[in-house]
Amino acid sequence: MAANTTEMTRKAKKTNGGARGGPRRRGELQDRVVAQLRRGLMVGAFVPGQTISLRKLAGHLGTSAMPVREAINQLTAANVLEMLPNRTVCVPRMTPARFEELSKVRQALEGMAAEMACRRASPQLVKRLEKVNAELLHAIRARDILGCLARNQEFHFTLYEAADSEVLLPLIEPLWLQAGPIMYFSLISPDMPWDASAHGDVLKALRDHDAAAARRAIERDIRNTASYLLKSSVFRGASGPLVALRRESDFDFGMFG
Amino acid sequence: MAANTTEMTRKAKKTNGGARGGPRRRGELQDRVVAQLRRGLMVGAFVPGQTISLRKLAGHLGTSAMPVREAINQLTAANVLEMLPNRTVCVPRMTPARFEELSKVRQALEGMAAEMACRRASPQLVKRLEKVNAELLHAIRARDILGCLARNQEFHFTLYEAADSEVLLPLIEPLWLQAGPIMYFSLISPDMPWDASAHGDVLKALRDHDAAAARRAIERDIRNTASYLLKSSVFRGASGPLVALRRESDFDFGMFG
DNA sequence: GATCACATAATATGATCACACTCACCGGCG
DNA sequence: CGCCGGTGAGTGTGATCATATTATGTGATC
Repeated sequence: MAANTTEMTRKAKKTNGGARGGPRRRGELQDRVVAQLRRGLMVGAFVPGQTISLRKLAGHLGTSAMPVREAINQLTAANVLEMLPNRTVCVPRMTPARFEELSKVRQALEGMAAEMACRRASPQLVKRLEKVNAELLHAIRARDILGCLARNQEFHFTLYEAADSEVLLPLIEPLWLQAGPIMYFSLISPDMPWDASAHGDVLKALRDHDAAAARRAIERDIRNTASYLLKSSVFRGASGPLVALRRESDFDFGMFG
Repeated sequence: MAANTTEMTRKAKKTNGGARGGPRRRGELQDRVVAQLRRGLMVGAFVPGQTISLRKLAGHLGTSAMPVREAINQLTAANVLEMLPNRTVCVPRMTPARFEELSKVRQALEGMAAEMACRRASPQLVKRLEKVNAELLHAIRARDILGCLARNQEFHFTLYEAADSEVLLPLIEPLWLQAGPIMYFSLISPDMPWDASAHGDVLKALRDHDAAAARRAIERDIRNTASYLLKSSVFRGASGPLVALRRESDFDFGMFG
């Protein structure tokens, strides 16, 4: 699927501009690059500490350097990517201390979002969440790592979107992206005791319209997985062996080298 | 080293590049533009709802459109500026509901930062905070609006920086920038009952090494000013009359038109 | 054989250009 | 008089070019 457009860009004159694939909508490329980067971070295509080159990435993505620049700028401003003093960007290394802070902030923010969502909760929302949670449990039983990640994310964010807050959601999303790579690498460990019981508590709180309980359940969910990750070996080993475990072929993200 | 100086000037009009003001450090212009925009937002040079044009701003700032683009992109990614569906950016309008959410989030995050800072607090920190607070009180007595804003910001951020968190600070800063314009316009009201008593409680908690009390004090400080602002007339009137009250000449920010 | 200087390659940054789209103003037609 | 279509300026986006800076590799020197 990765279109190899290197041939076409050779001598496309300078008058062309961007008519390569027909007319574009405004900001399409930039948003597409951001989406690909986000997905790549969530899915473990990037290794913590890895530096990201503008031109190389642009070449892999088949675009000019311009959209990549703006996408990387956005992610850097959101603290998803880090800018070294050399002005080169890299995906941040996660230390235990930082991860613990991240979890505490997530508990506060996502707990607040859960509380607000519970107040606005509709039966349809509960039904959707039950469906997603069932899929999550199925993915856990099937040992489907990516399915777990995707369903878990879907569960949390459909809940948070129900809070309908223009302040909270934009704050929560980057936090997930910061934790994304670590989450992926952690799930590789064969004895991942994913604990989805907190999700059940969330659903119960929503049905009872008990906002405080919803907050506590979300906080417990975050705290559980965080404490497991801190006890696991994710932070002990260097990122070396983890690289080998990437399954690039599953997603068209071999490009991020 | 002196390789191809033979074809130095291709066409006199595009060879200039950026040598206008002599050599620059890397990323200097971009950071400078970001700093100017931040300061402008804090200081009331922008009116909520005002749209921002890339080329105009670049022209006023004396630079190319490039650094302005990246600066605006950063601020947009941090939710400090808003991007309309037309892909034009504007400084967000603040509604009471949004401001209330903002204050609740600020209470949670800044309370957490105060708690962490209290645990790491040193006598030097307390001393510096006392000095800043004294200056703040002086500015209040002198009815120095900008002095109040600057000192208050300095008080809070020297405290939060003491928390030494790479997670919290980047989250807190944009929240202040979001509230920045409203804060400025609110202080214009002649009967601003600025309540710095919470700052005293913060200092006392720091001296007592009582982290929980520090958190409560900061939360109270935010809650107080928020409830006052919500009761004031800032949100009632349209932004029309507020524009006239800008004192552009005080800062070299008449450029932001 | 190790270290340092220098040349080469690669990088991010800034400037400029070309294009598609948006919006406001205006003249015509209903 | 009111709606409608054109037309122009203005906008953000993407591509390309130029430049300074940084990283890297290779050579000579000690």
